[in-house]
Amino acid sequence: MKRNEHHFLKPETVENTARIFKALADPSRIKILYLLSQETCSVNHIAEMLGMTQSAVSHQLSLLRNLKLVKYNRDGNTYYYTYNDDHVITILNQVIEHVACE
Amino acid sequence: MKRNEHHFLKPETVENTARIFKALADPSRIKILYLLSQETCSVNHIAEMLGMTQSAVSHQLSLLRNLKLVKYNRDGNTYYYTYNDDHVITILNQVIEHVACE
DNA sequence: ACTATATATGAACATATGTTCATATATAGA
DNA sequence: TCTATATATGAACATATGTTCATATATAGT
Repeated sequence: MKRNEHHFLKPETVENTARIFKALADPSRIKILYLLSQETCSVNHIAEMLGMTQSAVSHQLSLLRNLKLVKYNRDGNTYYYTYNDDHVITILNQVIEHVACE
Repeated sequence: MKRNEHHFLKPETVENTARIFKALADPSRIKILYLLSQETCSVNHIAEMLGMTQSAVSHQLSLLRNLKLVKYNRDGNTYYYTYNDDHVITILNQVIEHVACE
């Protein structure tokens, strides 16, 4: 095939695609999102469940928040986080199943 | 939910999942895989199409090869690379569509 | 107002990652 | 055997990334 016979992705599309995969490319974030796929959780609850420090969890939630992959509802001092992108959760589960059955 | 009411992923599953997403978390590799999803390509062809050096392409193919996401057939001096994991290609296309329609 | 609690955030640090450059390897052709 | 071609690979480098530590912010209870 020659150059103009290929379909090329727009640079913007490539960057945005990489951004999504980068968000999922870390064990801590995978565990956080998998947990949130089962239940809305406070920051401390996530930290306890996953054996992470509060700070580490908060930094990762900040990243996921910026990508709009999670959102939160505040109740007093407590922030309850929820996933915010069904499609990304679906893709996460697909890959988990993909690697689990091999 | 309490600890034992959650489903937890095995550490191995988390690691393998992260490995797949890491492979897809780079613009160069996204472009390479997207190109290979359309056509079997030699290393030089990939480099020319994507405006990358031969060395950079080769390093990335080496990484994708180790993860068994691509394979190659050799013909003399030329290595023809093909994708080797339909499921991963499907997931790549899903995310591309996901980010394209927003 | 004071204290405790929950979370966010910035700086610093170590590690991982992607590219480049130089070079090695291997095959084909003369 | 000499040369050209195609690819792989190691070292070096700059940048990105994830955690920790210290601290800031904000709310609730007394």
